[in-house]
Amino acid sequence: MENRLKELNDTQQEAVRHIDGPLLILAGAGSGKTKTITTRLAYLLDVVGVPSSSTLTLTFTNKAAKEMRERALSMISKDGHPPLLCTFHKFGLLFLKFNIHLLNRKSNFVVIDSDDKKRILKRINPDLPTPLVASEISRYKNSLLNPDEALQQAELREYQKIAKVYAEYEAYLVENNLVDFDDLLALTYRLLDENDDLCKLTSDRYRYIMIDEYQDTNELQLRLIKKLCCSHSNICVVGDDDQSIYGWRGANIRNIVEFAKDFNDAKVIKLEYNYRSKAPILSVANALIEHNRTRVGKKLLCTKEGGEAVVMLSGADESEESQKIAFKIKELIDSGVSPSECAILYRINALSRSLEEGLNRANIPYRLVGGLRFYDRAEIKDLIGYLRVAINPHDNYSLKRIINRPKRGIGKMSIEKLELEAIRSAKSIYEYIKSASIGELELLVRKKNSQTLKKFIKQLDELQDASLRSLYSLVDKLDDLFGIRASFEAMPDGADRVQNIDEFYGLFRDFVKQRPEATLDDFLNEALLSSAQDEVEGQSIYIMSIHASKGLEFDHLFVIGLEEGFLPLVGEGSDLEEERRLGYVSFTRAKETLTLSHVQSRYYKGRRTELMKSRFFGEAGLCEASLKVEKVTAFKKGDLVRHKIFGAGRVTGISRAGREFKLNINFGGNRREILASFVERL
DNA sequence: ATGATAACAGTTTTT
DNA sequence: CTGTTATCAT
Repeated sequence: MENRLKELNDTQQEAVRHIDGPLLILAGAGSGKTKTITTRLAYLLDVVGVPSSSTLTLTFTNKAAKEMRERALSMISKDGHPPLLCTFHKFGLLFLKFNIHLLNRKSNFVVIDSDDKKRILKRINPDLPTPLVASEISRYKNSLLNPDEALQQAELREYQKIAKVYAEYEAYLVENNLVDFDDLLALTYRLLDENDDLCKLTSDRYRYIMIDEYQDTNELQLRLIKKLCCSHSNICVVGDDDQSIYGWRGANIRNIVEFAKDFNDAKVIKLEYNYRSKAPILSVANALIEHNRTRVGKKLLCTKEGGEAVVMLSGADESEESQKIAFKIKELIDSGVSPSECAILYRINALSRSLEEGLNRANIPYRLVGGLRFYDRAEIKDLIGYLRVAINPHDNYSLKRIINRPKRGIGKMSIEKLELEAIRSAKSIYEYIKSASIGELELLVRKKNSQTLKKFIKQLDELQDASLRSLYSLVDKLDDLFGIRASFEAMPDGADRVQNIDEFYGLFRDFVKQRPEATLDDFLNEALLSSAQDEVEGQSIYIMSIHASKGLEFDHLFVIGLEEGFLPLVGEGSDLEEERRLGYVSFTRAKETLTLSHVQSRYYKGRRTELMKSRFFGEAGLCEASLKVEKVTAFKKGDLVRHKIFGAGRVTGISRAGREFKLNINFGGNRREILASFVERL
């Protein structure tokens, strides 16, 4: 352990040795953050002698939790109970399993995902836009507003409607013993807030708390953390204000910037030595982020002198851009660079298409990171639905999902009727079908369907039996009984789905083998809360969004689409400082070389749009800070342009506004001054 | 009950 | 230009 400490620099060691009282570790990109906090955890356990059961370390992703666990455990000598190191949501889940009875709810609740949530919301009110309703409800829960409070707060009629849907949604969840992702934290907070004894007990239990990626926490998480350390103040948080890129989903950069205000006598340690990138990359990243005002303020200090200058690549359009990049990557690979050390990043996923075409043309294998996650795929959710029903046949929600999958001819109408009838007789749907006679069923659904339903229930019973006997062969039984795999095999484009199903079966068997003591419920909860990010090494380069790249590093990095409107991305709710942080996060992924590209025009949403080079080039010191004449050429007097709100108009004048351009536009007699980035040329 | 066409929207994403 | 969902015939 002492040897491990010596591997750290002075500030990192200082962070490890700070034991009691609030500590903020501001860890710049590539500054050895994970190494520092995993060493700190190991130090707490091994040197200070804190019992592992007294520590709690929270992360945002399973991947981070896994990595930290492995690294911390490799450092400590003694074996015993491993420390609790998990995601916020997993912690919430565990906590609720033990304590939700205090809210008069049963501990066998089912966690629903955001798709389930939307389906429920649409059923409650199909006329409102479900994505908006879903995100508003999420906002309410994360601001700890109950439906009544949300209603009071709502001024617009539309929002009053949403608050009412919220109330019905909550009632539905309680009625069906469901819990959504936000509840895992919100209900945990509520329990701690309403039960002082429980709060004290919990805080006493976890005397040393660490939080990873603190810049991504939201209001609710902050309040939860405060509850968790109500009986002590041994709270160590790690993060980087300059890498806060989740503001749009509620993360509040204020939490990290004002940490010292929230926790008295907080110590702040800045890790500023960067061990990742060559000097030119750091100076570009530093120069860019200095333009932000809301930040604690720190600089990345160089430990790797030398290195090639950051390259700016220009192209006429997206196909030239991808062609040029493909060419450069080919050169790198030919010179012996491993493809997996190359990555291309973009601000929005829509830009991946042209890139993929270019890479395919150049025969460069690539791996697209992100996209639809494994457990979000329809076929996998079907399987999960079956397993849930095997655990609890009264789970109406899951039963409804699988009752017609694969297709058995049970349609929406039949399901609705069955549910209604079940409610009328105070039974679950399963119970109702089981107890009803064929004659009764035939009154509701067609003759053929009543037979189908009876058979279906019988099969479910068999499945449940099998689940009680042996978990290992459960998936075989599942497939034998319901022919799920075969149903996808019969579909013309079902090959991928069959592959996914096989993978799921494999994962399930592995899980049972590795954890023979675990229950089916354990498996399902783990599946739902995991993102199944397969870490692959190999002969492919990586392409992904900037968000998806956080925490990763590559020898040779390309960032495309550095144009006004794409990076920075403008639109309602956009925040230039967050865009700048996105630039910063993307640049700091690079170890050896960094190439930034922009194009003069790009196809997007079926339109070709003229684009100006991103202001970030100037801010990063990569070209003249003042805008040159060539940049104006995107617009000239007399151009026809379109604005999102005002529609089509004609440019009558051009003027400067700081680093931006202002256009005088005549929208059919209505003259306005508008920033050039808010219009597009027709 | 299910398949075909029309209308529509269209950052970033984890749990 | 895409992919997704609502609606309409069959």
